[in-house]
Amino acid sequence: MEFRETLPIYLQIAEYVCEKILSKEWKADFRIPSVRELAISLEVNPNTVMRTYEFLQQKEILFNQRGVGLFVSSDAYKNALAYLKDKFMDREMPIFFRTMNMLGLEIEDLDIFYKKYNRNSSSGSKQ
Amino acid sequence: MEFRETLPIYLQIAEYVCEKILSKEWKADFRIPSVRELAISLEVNPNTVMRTYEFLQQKEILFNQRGVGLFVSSDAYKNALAYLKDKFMDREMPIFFRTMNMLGLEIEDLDIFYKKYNRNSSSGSKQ
Amino acid sequence: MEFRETLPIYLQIAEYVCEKILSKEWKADFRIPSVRELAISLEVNPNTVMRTYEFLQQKEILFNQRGVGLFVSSDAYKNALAYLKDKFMDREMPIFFRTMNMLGLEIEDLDIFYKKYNRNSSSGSKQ
Amino acid sequence: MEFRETLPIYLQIAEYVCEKILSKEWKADFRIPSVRELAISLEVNPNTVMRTYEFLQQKEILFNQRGVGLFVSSDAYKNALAYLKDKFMDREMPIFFRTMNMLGLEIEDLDIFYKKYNRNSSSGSKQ
DNA sequence: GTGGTCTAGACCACC
DNA sequence: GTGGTCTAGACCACA
Repeated sequence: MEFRETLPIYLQIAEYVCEKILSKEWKADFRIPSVRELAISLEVNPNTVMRTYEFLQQKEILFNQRGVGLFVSSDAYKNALAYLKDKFMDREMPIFFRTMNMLGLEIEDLDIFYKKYNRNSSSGSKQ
Repeated sequence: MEFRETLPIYLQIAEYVCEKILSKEWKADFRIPSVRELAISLEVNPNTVMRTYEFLQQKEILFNQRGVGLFVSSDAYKNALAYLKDKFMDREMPIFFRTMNMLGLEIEDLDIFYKKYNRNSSSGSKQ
Repeated sequence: MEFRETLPIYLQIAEYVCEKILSKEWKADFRIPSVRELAISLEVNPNTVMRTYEFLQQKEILFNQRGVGLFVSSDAYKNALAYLKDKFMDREMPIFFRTMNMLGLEIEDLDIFYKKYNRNSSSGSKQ
Repeated sequence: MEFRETLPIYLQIAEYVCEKILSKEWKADFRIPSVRELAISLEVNPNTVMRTYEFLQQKEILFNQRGVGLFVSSDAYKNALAYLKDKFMDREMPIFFRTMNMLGLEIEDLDIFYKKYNRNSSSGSKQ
């Protein structure tokens, strides 16, 4: 997996997990890959994955069954959605709109960009 | 001035300066506030303003007349626009659309937020 | 059986066994349930029960008659009491009193909690 | 500083910080020791202190002023109290009372232990 | 096997 | 100087 420079890797992995959950690929009580497995497959340090998993437990998106592994919590969908939504509303949207204003762009101007974006990242969900 | 947590302060100050330039409040050859003046008025560390001014010189938005002060360059408008546009296209838009996809939002859904945003931050200075 | 998160499961099962012994429900030379039986009834991994039984043998609360099963030792009552007492004096009490100090609580303040606690867990087996 | 074996070091350091706050030694807006300073004085790895500070920020007991340092938040007292209280009620009290019951102890029996404890740890707060 | 804690040390952006 | 991220690797208790 490739990572953007703008966001810590462990949070990008958190988004990756949330994507799996929102796409229903990983449902409630699904046992997610172990720290070591995911670390190897994403080519990062196990500590980094650990940090992601810790973060998501705290958000009640994952839960731990001691000695067994980590599982998708029953409220995972709801909580993952809330997490991404908060992030979007509080952090991304204001910056985005602010720049749009300064550039003199209107909502209508986004259409063309949006379509272009979706073309370029059609692989998006799967890795 | 209050700062968002998501962006380095010196870049937020850079945006503040760009805004002045794009709004034609500060035109070519305008002598901008000294590091100290701006630092005091924005309540930040002078080093931080210094960094902003260095950054904008490097982008050829400001230029330094030694011993006199910093001035708005003749290409400032063009360069400020280019800077914001690059930032928008390369960084903000991809992240923004990516999250929109995950949340299942469409462009149309943004309308209401956009309007609300413009209401809340109509002046742009204090918040 | 449900387990608290703060204590290893195998130790919670050890407490469960000690309770049986201290309440005289299981007396000296009583043949206790097999690893498999108890594992099924408590819905845990047999390895976990195994570990409990090893632990209690080491404390001379249980003893093993090879090929037959595990039995309550003749000193079980005394040893179970000693085990719980040590645990209480060395580990639980210092932590407990330390927190009480930080919270500014006095012994008298515990009364109400103690009564409430006893109401909620009067039976002790299922919760 | 010496650490108990029963609790991760980073949480023991969190308690240490909470103690400072509850004892009013560190008040709101007090700048706490830097990660490196505290790591040296407690003889632990900076990462461990980092983890404590992260934990306490998330509990809104500390807040970060970028590039400057970490400070005691205005709600620190309230939040530190809540943190310790929750821990006490949910985790320590049930275990404590359960053992007391098994040992046949009553609240009244604690008095003598409590007095003895306070004698032995009179140095308690200061380190 | 699992998650979790800790150390050591590098590197970074930011103020 | 500050906090923060990441890697590498050791070690642990638990199931």
